[in-house]
Amino acid sequence: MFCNKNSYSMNSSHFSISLHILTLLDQVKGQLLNSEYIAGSINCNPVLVRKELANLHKHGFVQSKEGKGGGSTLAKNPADINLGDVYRAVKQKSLLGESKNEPNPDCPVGRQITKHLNDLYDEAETALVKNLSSKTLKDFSAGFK
Amino acid sequence: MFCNKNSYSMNSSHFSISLHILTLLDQVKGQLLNSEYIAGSINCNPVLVRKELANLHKHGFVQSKEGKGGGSTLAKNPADINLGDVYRAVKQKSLLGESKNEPNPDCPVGRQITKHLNDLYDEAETALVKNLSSKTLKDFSAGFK
DNA sequence: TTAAATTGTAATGTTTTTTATTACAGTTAT
DNA sequence: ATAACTGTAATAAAAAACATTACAATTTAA
Repeated sequence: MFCNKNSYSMNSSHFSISLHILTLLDQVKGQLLNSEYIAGSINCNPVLVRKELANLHKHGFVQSKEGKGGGSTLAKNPADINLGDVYRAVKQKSLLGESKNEPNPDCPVGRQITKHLNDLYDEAETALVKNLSSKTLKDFSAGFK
Repeated sequence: MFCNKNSYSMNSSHFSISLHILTLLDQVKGQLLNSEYIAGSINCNPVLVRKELANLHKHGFVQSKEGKGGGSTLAKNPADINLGDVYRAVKQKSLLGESKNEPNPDCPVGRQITKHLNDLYDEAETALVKNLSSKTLKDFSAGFK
């Protein structure tokens, strides 16, 4: 009998937080918001917001201004930010799980399953992203009264 | 300034493990497999396998036999098990995250975002499940040589 | 009819991941 | 100059995932 260890890990709150941030920035129409204010709305730590903003900045969604009176604002028109792109910018792990530890290579199923699962997940995720891509930040934000 | 706390939690390895189990059971064509053997292929603890099997049993995918020489086997034809149904049987949390802690109710965005995110996730997840539903366990398992 | 092998499940412990906190250098406004 | 920010690293705490141990109940079969 074979034995070792396996795990398939998952996404977390990055997408929710990023979309929350983008929505806030859209709602204030160009006004700079600082990380403490944003954290107050999300209800999380400001450092987490700044990390999330750093990623959004890296992907061209936001601009930030340092120093007193600084903060962040959208870097593009909200009609040009689609949620599929946000998802891709933000995702760090495979949606349904990525095997970090190895299934048993001495078992025919264990030996091949990682590849088969990845193929399956990639296709499923493509369907999900396609759905998200049909919506823009403008659409999403317009739902808030 | 407002303040509390928020988190959006995620899925884990249930789907991968369940599909691994179902694939093994299909490959051995009705032979009973015990949890230790399955755990050896997945490379995880047998108790985790038994818990996963309990859930698969609850949803009618497998049958188990207790006692010496016991184990599990598929309860349906693999052509009648579709991966969307497995996904639904196995999922415990919202795909993209479910807010457990509360965004700030004093902020217009914080107050409404949970509902809006949930609506968005539901639609996106429906697209994902639809994709998975186009494949059966028989299809998936046939990819293994 | 007893011993062995198994499921089912609970309780507990360990590890990993996520999130919060602290700290501080660098930037900008006043 | 001082205060209010960003950016980022290091550390700590909390939460989640997973493993381990334990054992009652079940079944087989010697």
